[in-house]
Amino acid sequence: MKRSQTFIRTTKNAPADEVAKNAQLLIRAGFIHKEMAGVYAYLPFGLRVLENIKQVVREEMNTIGGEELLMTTLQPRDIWEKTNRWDDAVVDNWFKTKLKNGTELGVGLTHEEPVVDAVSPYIDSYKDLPIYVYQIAAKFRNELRAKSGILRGREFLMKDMYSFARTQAEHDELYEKAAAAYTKVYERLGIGGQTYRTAADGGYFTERFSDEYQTVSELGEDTIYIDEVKKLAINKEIYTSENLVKLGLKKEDLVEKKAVEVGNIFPLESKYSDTLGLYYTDENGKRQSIIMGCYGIGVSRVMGVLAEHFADDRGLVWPESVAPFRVVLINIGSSSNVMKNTTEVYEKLQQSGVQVLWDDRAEARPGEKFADADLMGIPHRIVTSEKVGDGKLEYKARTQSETKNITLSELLNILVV
RNA sequence: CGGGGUGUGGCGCAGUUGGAUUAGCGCGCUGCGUUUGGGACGCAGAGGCCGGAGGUUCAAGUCCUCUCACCCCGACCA
Repeated sequence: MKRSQTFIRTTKNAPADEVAKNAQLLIRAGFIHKEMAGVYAYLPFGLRVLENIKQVVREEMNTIGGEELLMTTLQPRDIWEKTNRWDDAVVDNWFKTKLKNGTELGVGLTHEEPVVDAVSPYIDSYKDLPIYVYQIAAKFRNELRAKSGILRGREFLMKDMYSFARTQAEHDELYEKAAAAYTKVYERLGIGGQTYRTAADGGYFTERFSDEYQTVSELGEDTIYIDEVKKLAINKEIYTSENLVKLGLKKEDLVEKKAVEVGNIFPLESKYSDTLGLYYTDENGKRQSIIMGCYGIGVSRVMGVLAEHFADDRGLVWPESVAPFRVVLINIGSSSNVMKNTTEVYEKLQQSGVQVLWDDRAEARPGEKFADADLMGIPHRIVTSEKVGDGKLEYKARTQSETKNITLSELLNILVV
């Protein structure tokens, strides 16, 4: 698209009430707008990043057989009372509201109960299982304190998947398949190297561990102990010698790091399915419990983590997989030669399916265009000008400082693999 | 929820200690002109009633009371 077509603008100053780097950069670049504490709107370019992250997650969930659906934000009280999660004394970060007639409703903070409710009519027989269902939707949690920009909001975007298996063995298989998919997601998002599968508390109803995906970061709220060789970690919360033995980890191999939880998966056993009356009939006509698993990725949080991690003193440095545009095209000067050359590149890139932002602003000087391109973190930069000359393009990667002159076909070779 | 801090044009700030000309500055914005390879320059403009309410006073952005919001630390949580 052309820069002149968007309403957004970048700023040199970040708002004073934002301390977190992710929020400062994303606001300066015009990607997000703070509506209130812990609640952010996604502006056009920020939304592109968010959608790209969603797409990566979606593709990996689909690959393992996940079926996407969309649950509701408004929640009926009864199903949550059945599992004893309605009472504020049990779950204290509900947002709740009321119908005109006084009926209490919950505002979705997680979706185990409603998912069970939704799939119940379709699961009767062993032939109906196993399944994975997932959604990518907003979650609402009444946190005492929102912080760290989009890393901890009261409204945030989450991918949550739920698996339904016939046996514990089948569940374990689904669980590990999802774990492998998670590893792929973080690799594709560019944070595979610093994201660790981390053993954590499985919850009060299971003896098993849950697994968190923790990305090493100074902003982290968790402390984890990492075994770099095994690419595994253990959360400080359960860091006991007994657990180390269970996990096959040795104290002397571990390094302590702060980390941000970018995802988690955990076994639900048959707590929700049993409680909500969801069973299946096996080959022998006998009623059996369904073993569930639950798999979350904080999509908007991941965006914040990426913004924190991929940044330098000039701004954001998005990985290719999530960048709002792959190429920013900057024309310097507007002589007919330059405009002709630029238009050709722009059209060719679009025809090739490359997402390109043409900074076509006539009033913006070169330095301003460069600064904006850097701030927005677009991976590839192309400059056209009289100086570069006809038929040539100046290329620079966001991660590098040197430029080189290339031809349009050489550019396409770089971008279209 | 405990502790600390902050609210002044779209953004960043000064002014509040010791109340008093028409509330300033930078960025951004509008117009004209000159510029055009790393956030240009000149001239001329527009835009705030100082988070909100109440009070003290001849006089309040500055003092008092209440209130709302935001940030940081902690506890809690994806």
